[in-house]
Amino acid sequence: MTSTAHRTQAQRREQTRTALLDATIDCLVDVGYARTSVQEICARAGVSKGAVQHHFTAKAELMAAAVEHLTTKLRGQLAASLDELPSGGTGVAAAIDLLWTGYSGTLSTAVTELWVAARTDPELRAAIRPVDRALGRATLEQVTHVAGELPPERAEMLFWLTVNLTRGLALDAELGGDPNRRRQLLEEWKRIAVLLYQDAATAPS
Amino acid sequence: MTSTAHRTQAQRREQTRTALLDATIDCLVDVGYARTSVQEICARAGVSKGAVQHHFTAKAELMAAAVEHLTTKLRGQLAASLDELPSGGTGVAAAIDLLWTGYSGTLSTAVTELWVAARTDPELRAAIRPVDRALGRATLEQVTHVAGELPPERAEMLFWLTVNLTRGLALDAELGGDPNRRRQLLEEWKRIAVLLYQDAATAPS
DNA sequence: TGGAAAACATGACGAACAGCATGTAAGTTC
DNA sequence: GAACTTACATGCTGTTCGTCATGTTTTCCA
Repeated sequence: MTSTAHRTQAQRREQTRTALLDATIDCLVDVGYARTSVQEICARAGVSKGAVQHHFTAKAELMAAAVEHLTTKLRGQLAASLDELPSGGTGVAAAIDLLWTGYSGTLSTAVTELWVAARTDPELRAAIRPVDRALGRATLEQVTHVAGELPPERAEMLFWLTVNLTRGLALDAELGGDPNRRRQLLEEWKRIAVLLYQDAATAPS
Repeated sequence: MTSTAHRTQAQRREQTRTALLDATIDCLVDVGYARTSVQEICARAGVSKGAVQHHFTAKAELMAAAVEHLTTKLRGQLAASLDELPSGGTGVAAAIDLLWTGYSGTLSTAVTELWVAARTDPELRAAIRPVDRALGRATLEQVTHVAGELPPERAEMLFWLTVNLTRGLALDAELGGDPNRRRQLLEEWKRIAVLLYQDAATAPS
């Protein structure tokens, strides 16, 4: 825990700000977007409503900031493990595993809450889109160099297919679908991906 | 429009009930779960709050009923077109198209709203799970006979992979992702599925 | 060291919500 | 056709929400 004595203004500001954003994410994960109130966030962050008022003019702005905070975290989490992937078929399988763990974790759960909420909230939507696109492209960037000799467009296809499949599986997990089936599906998809990878690498179109 | 004169009690009941459930779905699609209030539903259904009180003891019960109403509709929508699918490779591609249109429509949008909300709402969750599982199995049932000579377990894999991929893509569509990319991904997946289908049909493991 | 400014706390206000209690109209039963 | 039941409407209540106006503490700077 960071000490509370003799903090500079910038430190104080940053500290409560991240506390608020982290608390917001916690709320999204624990109680969902619909029940995420400013009061609840404040309670979890250990600050008053006046604080959030001082940092963010409206609740929507808090959410928008939370989106960026969230994707930044997710990005860091993915980047750490994606960097050191082996190349080739086993690398593809490992990358899929990483994408799955990344998109099925608590961070992605919070993102999903915000996504669904953003569908009917133009303001939130405007905040999410650029950040999410940036995350996708950055991740793709790191993933592509795993599939070395694969044609870039096919590697990109594989990536986006995996991301979307993973998100669908994450949704299934949220509702309490059978974990065994998800595991099987993921294993099957890895087999397919490796197969495709080899096909495309040995006999490109 | 059904006449309002001389309705039997059962007719009245059924009529306002479906009006309420349809209005609930409309609300979910238009404003999202978070902003779906009983008042809004009543306004759209053209009834009073007392009516919903009479039919459903609590808001959660309304939502639960809406889930069933929703999946029943979705089921009917899918069943109508799945019944007359050709068998073989072209049938697989057609089936994937159908699953996509089914899971990317407004009905599925409403389902997603409820799904995500249900994650943090045990009551709603308990209502959704059985209905959703039934929908999945019924759809699988209808799909399997498309892939005639394919081993059942592999057909099931293909089905669930498609469903989860489709749901991920639907989520992407909700946020306003690139429609072109979605089309490409779906086409690619169809190619892959047909390829796998042929592989498994000609040289089963 | 004192005052300015930033960071944060407290309390209050109007709006919207879900649930309920009560009233009214339409259909049923005999 | 009159008692009865079901279906629905209206208005109220307590609560919770987001926002704001105002007070208090902490840091900064000269």
